[in-house]
Amino acid sequence: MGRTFTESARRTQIVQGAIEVLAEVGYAKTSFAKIAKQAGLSSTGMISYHFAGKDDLMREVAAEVMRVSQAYMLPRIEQAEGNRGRLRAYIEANIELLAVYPKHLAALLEVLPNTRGDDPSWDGYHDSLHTVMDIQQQRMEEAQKLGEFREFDAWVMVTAIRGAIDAVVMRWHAEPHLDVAPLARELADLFDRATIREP
Amino acid sequence: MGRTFTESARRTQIVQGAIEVLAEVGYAKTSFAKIAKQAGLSSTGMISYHFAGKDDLMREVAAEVMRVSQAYMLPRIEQAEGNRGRLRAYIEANIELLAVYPKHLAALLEVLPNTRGDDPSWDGYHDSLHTVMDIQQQRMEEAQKLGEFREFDAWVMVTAIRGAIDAVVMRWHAEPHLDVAPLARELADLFDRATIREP
Amino acid sequence: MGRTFTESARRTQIVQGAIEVLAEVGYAKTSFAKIAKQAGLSSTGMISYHFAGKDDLMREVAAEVMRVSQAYMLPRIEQAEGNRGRLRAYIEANIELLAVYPKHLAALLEVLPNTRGDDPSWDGYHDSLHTVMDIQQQRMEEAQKLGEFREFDAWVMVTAIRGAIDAVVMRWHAEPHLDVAPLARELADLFDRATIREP
Amino acid sequence: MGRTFTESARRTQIVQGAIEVLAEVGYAKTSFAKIAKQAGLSSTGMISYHFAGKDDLMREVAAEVMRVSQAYMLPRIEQAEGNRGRLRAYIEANIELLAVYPKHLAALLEVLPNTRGDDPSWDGYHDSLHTVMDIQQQRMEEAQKLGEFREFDAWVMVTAIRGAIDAVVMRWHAEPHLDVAPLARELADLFDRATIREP
DNA sequence: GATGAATGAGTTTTCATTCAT
DNA sequence: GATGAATGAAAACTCATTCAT
Repeated sequence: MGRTFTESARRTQIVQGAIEVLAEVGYAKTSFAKIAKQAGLSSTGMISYHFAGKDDLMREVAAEVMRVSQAYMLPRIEQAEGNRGRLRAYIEANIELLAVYPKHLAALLEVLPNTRGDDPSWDGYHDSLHTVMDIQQQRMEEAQKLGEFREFDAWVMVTAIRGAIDAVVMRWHAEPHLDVAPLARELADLFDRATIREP
Repeated sequence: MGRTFTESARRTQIVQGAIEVLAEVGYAKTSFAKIAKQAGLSSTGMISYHFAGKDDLMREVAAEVMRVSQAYMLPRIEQAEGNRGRLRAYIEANIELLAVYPKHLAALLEVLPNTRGDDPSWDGYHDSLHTVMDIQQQRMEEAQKLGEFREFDAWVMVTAIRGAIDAVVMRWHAEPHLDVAPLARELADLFDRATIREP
Repeated sequence: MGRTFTESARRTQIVQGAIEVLAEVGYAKTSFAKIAKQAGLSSTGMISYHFAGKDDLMREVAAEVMRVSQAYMLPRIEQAEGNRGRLRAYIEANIELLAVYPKHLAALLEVLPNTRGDDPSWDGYHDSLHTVMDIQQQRMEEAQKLGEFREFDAWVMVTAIRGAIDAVVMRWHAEPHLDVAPLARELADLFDRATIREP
Repeated sequence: MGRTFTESARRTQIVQGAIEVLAEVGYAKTSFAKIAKQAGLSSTGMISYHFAGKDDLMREVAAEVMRVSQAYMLPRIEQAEGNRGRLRAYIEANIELLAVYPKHLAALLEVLPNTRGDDPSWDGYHDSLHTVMDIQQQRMEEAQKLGEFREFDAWVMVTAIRGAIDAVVMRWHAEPHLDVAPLARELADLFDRATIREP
């Protein structure tokens, strides 16, 4: 069945509070109490009422960030031309996201590393992330066969791109005065040079 | 019975236990209870007896990992020739470290992001990390002036290298069957292509 | 089952328990565990739930005792005539309070000396006590100028009266069979003789 | 058997440390750890080695303070003439003690109220205090019969004197700039007026 | 559906005391 | 005798979750 409007509004409110707390104090110090305070709720019981548990809330946070990210990134990627262009668009859009939703990526970077594989309820997420990276790897390998990219280990490349983006995200949080657009361009240039087929 | 450890031996034992727990369950779920169990201690009080607090222990963990890392990496870097060679040595040594101390880097990657700037006792560490990255950035900029490296934003490059290494570390932990040496070579190749001066 | 108390009723219940424990075992041996047991609560966590911390509870205890004391004493003091009469009323009312609330003053005498000046949250209380004694001192000095009291150091007199009352309170606790009314009258007589203007 | 010199020196050192800590932080926050630090010892175990327990140490503290107090007070009291003179000497000597041993009385005032009657090992002390006060009360009653003192309840008078002295001690600790000698004289005057036989 | 008081297991930390060396 | 590492109980407090209303 669908959720009532007020219920879904409450859930959204809580998820937003969670994102802000995660970005501010980190996963380890994020508690229902702090989230409730941030979201203006009078008790932590409300969070338990609306979510099946802490994991459920964290999954919702991850889903929200991914939803927002994809809404921003997908059109920009699809608009680009060629594998080379799409790689550049992917990197640039990811970094530019920082300026639009400063806390979302930071929150995601707190949540994901702290959800270990033992909890099967996260399998879907980790799978989908795996899948995302696997797909990127596959596309890269196809682009290599087509001669659009040079020879390299696609697993390493995909991992490096992901890590480089995340590092820029985290470091930008400590130095938010930096202008995002040039960082995005530089990072895209970097991996363009690393992937481009030899002349 | 019970062997009587010297003060420093006991501290080492606890730090090792902490590294293993951190690598296994992540910072958020790391507790004195789990560390005590891992280290074979009968009570959490003992950890408090040997360390001034959780932060003190975490700082010792960071120090230990850095000590071990530098002991491994520095000779390999200094043995290399030229800025290009040193960059490759830095990356390769960092990744190879995985095979030698599989849990050390993972533990460090759990500890560092969860120590926010508000605690002044960590300033030294964050400063030293900052300093390390600042120095790398400066060296890169010098190498650019000497014409050994091409033009690029050194801040972005240093950040990307660090993030890429960390991402490989974390992902290798989920797929430990992968052979480390080729990953190291590939990652070094990647950033070599991204930094090398244009022909 | 278990009756659901309202927030303030629960707080009152805990404060009463704290007063009884303080009077019985003294500040140093007063713990949340003992208070919870005395108040019929199942866990110490409940106390933490209703009070921000041990200090908060102790402050509430002090406030409760002062509230009760003033409700008893003020009308009796104001009803008295002249400075001489008011001093007598102050001393007698203070001692008589023992019979009405046997544990309240004892609890206060445990709490106050164990709250050192370093904690700023207590400043209000210590200030107000200071203020009370300063005001008493000022009134005495005015009464001296008016010729109602003889010459003496008002600081010493106020301190002595306070200390004498407290000593009677504590000693009465060890010998509760003593009749309070005569003690009150005697103590008032004592300080009446010590303050009365020379004939 | 007798104690060796070094052993008794150690005990003295610990007792002195305990007196200082008690005067500084109060009974509730006094711990073996703080005493060991204050006394320059490397472990709390040493204190347990030299004393049968916390109570034993506290009893030793009380004994030390009483020893010192009597050594100061007794000659001054015996040197005085008549019951009236002895009362004055008792009060003045007690207050003057503040200037000579500023922390001793404060430490005693921390220890005594926190040793409840339940522990039989303190009976001797409480008895001796009782005895002291009982004796004072008896002497006063005798002086009343002799016509040297007026009519009053000696129990109340003895209690009031004790409490007044203690209050001056505590309040002087918060305002140590006050000159002790005038305080002593004023307090003695006060109780002289309260006890003197009517003209 | 919604609330917030209650719960009890969990956290880190401090305590006085013991015991092998 | 003397030491200091080890102990384990107890401390205050936080946590996610439950449940009566």
